[in-house]
Order: sequence, then C-alpha cells, then structure tokens
Amino acid sequence: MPSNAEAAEIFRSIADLLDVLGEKFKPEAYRRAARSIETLTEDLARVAARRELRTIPGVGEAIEEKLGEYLATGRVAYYERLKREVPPGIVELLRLPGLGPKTARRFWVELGVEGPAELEEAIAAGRLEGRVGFGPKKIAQVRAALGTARAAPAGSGGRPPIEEVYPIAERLVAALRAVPGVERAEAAGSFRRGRETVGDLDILATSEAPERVFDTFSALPDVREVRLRGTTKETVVLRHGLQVDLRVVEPAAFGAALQYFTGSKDHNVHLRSIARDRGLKVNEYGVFRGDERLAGRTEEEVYGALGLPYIPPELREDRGEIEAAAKGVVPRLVEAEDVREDLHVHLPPSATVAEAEALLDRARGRRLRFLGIVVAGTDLAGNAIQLSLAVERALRSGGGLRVGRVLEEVYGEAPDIHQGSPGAEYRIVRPRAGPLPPGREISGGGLPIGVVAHLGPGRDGSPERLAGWVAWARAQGAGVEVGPGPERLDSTAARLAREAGARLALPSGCGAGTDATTAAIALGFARRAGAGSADLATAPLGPSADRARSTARR
DNA sequence: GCCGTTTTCGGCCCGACTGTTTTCAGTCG
Repeated sequence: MPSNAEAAEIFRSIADLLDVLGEKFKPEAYRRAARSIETLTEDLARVAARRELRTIPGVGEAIEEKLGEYLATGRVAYYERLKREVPPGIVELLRLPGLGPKTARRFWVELGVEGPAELEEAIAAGRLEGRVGFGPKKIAQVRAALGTARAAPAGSGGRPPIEEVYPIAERLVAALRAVPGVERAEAAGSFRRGRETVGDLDILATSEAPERVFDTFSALPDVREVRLRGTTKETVVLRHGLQVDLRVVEPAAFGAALQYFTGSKDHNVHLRSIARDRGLKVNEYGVFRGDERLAGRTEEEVYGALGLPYIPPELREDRGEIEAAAKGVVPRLVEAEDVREDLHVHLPPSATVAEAEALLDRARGRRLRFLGIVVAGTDLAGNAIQLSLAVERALRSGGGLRVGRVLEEVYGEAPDIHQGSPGAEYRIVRPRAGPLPPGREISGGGLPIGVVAHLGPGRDGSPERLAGWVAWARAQGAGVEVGPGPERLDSTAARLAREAGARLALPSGCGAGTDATTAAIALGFARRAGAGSADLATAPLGPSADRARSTARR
C-alpha cells in the first residue's frame, strides 16, 4: 500500500545516494519534494487522480513521473538502480555527525571501505594516517562518531514531540533571560513554528558579551556536553539527548536573527532569492543594500524591507505564504486571547469547593466567557455521581463566566462510557476506534454535540477515518478538538479539518488535564492550520443549539 | 531536478565552526 510517508522516504534516500555520487543540486531537489510530500494533508493517489502532482512544491516533470511509477507499482526503478550502485553501508556513514557525502565517498573510493565496520578496521589499521585532510583530530572525531553510533542503535534518536521539548525550552530560555546583559531570549526553529516534533532546539539571545552567555549556558544542569563553541554560536547536547543550538547576536540584529533561525529552510531560501532579485541581501544580521543595513531589529522590519507584511512563524513553510503575502494576503491567525470558550474541562465528583473555585478563578483570569465542565467518574449505567452541594453552589456563582454542564460519551469500546452531571447542555463525543458507524444512533438524549474529541493519529488515525469523523463533526455543527498527544488532532490533521470547513475546539489551559503548555501547543497547531478566531468552536447553547440539532437530523 | 512579472536556460541562501589548511574544504543549520 503506497503512502505519502514512504514516498518521501524514498526521495530522501535517493537524495542521500546522489549526494555520495557527487551530484550538486539534485539531492536538494529530491529533499524539497520529500518535505512537501510529507506535509500533504491528502493521499498522493488522490492528488495524482486529479492530475495535480505538479502543483506540489518541488515536484516537476521527473519527480511527477517517479511518483506515478511509485503509486502504480510501489517501486521506483531509478532508486533501485542507485541502490545497486552505492553500497548501503556508505549511506549509513552519512548519519555520523561531522561526516558528510564528500568524506563518505572518499572512504569508499580511496579506501575501498563499504560501511561502518570496515571503516573502524581501516582506522585501527592506521590506513587513514598521512592522507590529506585527515589529521589526528579528524581521525579521532570519526572514531568517536563510529563508537557512538554503535552504542545507540539506528533510528533511536528521532524527533521528540513538542510537548516533551516544551518545558525544557521554557527552562532554558528562562535561564538565559536571567543572565546579566541579556535583553531578549527566544526559542526559534521548528519549535517556534509550532511543529508537532522538534529536531534540534534553536535558541536565540541578545547580548554584547556572548562569552558570558555561553559560560552560563554550558553550566546549566540540563547540559550534558558542549559539542562546539565559537564566538557567536554554541551547540550543546542535553541529558535528555536533545541537541540545542544557541546563537547570541547584538540587539540591533535580533529580528533578523529570529527570522533566520525560525526558518523554515525553504521559507528562508525563498525570501533570500526575493531579496537578491531586488538587489538586497538577507542574512542573520539584517537586510542589506551593499554595506547599509536597512532592517534587523525586528522581524516586521525584515519583512517590511523586502516589501512584505509580517508573516506569522507558523505559516513559514514555503507553502505559498510568501506569494500570498506579496499580494497583501496574510490571514489573521487565532491568538490566545481569542479562546474565550473552553468546551471541555473535567472536574472529579470528589472535587472540593476550593478546587472548583480555583478552576473558576483560572477561567476568569483567562477572561473566558464560557466553561463546559464534564463531571468525570460517572458510573457506566449513566447514574451520575453528584458533586457536593457546596461545589454546585460555587459553580453557579460565575460572575461574568457562564458555566455549562457537559456529557462526555466514549464510543467504540464496549460498553460505551458516559460521564457528566445531570442537566447537561451538550455532548462531547469521543469515537475510539473503527470507522464511522453508519446510521448508528449516538444516544445523548437529543443533546447537541459540541465537540468531537480525541481523534488523533494514536487511535487508528487513518486519513479516511479522520476525514469521516471531521465531516461528521461539521455536519453536527460541532468543533473538533486540537491539541498535542496521540489522541488529539495535530496540525496536519487540523488543517484537514479546516479545509473540510470544521471548527476547531481549543483548550484554554484552565483545566486540570489541559494546562497552559497544552493550550499553547494546541494554539500553535491551530495557527499552523491557518485558523482564525472565527474558526473556533463555540458552545451549542440556546438558538445555536437548535440549529445544530436541526443540522443533525438532516 | 526545479523554477521563472526581468529567464524555458542558467541559476540554485548564507554564514559559523572545525580541522587542516597558509587561503580553504567540508559540514551543518
């Protein structure tokens, strides 16, 4: 069964092989196509059926043809041929840090080495010594890299999910901001773009004295090893295993550096080619005409100097956002303050008055106007376990905040689970597994459906199933829940939901299980999906509830 | 191999760091 992920993987492998063969621009062309393909929200086969493969950025005549071949046969003859040409062990060598295609090729051609094991033997036998470009340090570096690779099985250090990296990033940035002389510090890179996973963490700080910043940073308890350190840049590896690149620039270059380190690579390459067409140069220090710096202090300045409006980080993937911005079209993405209704928080039946009040205080602090509460722990027969009268009273004293009762239903695992207090005003539906049950009546006593929750890739998140539920949610007038973790929609799936016209339900960060970090990540996902404040789900109450019910009957 | 309100051919972002080099190549992001 062909898949987008496999197609991207094949093109990436082709790029590696071409690298070793010394090709100059083809490898990047194949990598660009691979990046585009893996961020598609749709199966390649469907795009191919519409004859629109060429509309994918980086896909031209040759790659279109190979995609067609792959979809028809599951194979790419060109790839098979390259694999016969280059020993597989040589490609493994490319994975070693500090070792690139040129060096791998030299090992292969000059030493006749065909993989890591043979390379280790060659080094042990002293066959590298005396060769141009291989001094004692370089040899030691290669040997160390080989040892590390042997200790850590291939495929171990993948890209960790953003929710894992988030608290680490916050800690590191806070530590940097506390260094005297540091005006600003921000995490950039794919982290700032709100991607689901983070490769390396890129952090940027301003200071006139980088040395002091590096000294402090190197000594942080999170840091295991300093990999390299120069005058403007330091790379460390955390105990956690994550690599962090820290860059320190002067305040006048902060915007340019932030723009540069936020990426994406494709976005930056595109931006710089526009700059060159205008006789300008963009680098991490600013936008220049000759030696004159036109911009650099803020990102707005940098985009402005190129004749563009500010483009939010979450959109910077070179997926048409630059062309749209050039025409003045930049969507107004949803902001944290736009999330005024939280349709899905939980409260245990054993909650104390203090806990209930704390929840309400957080909601008021966030200036929410609506909070939908599920009382969890209700028994399976549907007999709600009652909150104490004192808690009930506390929940009624909203003070500008409307509190709603919610019934949450989990379907797909027998028996179905229902939880929520009596007098619920709408339902949250959680489909657990399997396809959309055709004609299956979801109970709920005729209550409108507010949210379809927990649809994520962790639970049989096949595109067809996801699309089915999203369409169903849309027909109900319900929102679909977005957030980090395998059970919620990531940004790619959220984009699918947006394209289907479904609204998105975002956590406010007030709930016990959905803290501020979850809320921030979910917001990033929604923004990556291009959502604005009008795309947020609202509680189906009053007249809108009647609308939702009538839609459901149709 | 891709791409084009200056092009269907001739370009392809730009700089830091390291190690090995007396001026640069390779790697990385």
